Amino acid sequence: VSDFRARVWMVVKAIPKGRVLSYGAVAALAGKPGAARAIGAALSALPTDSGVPWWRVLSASGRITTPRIHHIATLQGRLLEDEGVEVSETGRIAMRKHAWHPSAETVQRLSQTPPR
DNA sequence: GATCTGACCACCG
DNA sequence: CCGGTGGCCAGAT
Repeated sequence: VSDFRARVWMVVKAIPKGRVLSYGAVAALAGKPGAARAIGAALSALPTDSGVPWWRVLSASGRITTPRIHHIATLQGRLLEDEGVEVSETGRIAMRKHAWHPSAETVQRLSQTPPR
């Protein structure tokens, strides 16, 4: 697996239960600000039972943008509600209220820990 | 190396 | 609150 994807998964794994992050935010924490689009691809390439909480990653507008045709969007909404994140019927989440704001120490640790 | 593809994003009308 | 646009990026062809 590429270092990039390994870092992305590491960052997503660090998101606490009940909190969410935008694709762009994950990209920034992974050391690749601007690579938001590549985050989605990295998560879609995730094997089943990877242990990576991919459902805690949403669009910057607080919308669930996972493919509805494959029922992924529905699953994501359910998983989020299961851990206390409010999701409207149209799949909207209040980022202001549920976004994760990692401490400076955590940000530093994520940037220094080599990908695995 | 050139092209094409998205689970993106900020901006504009 | 849409809907379109141009820009950006890692991967797969």
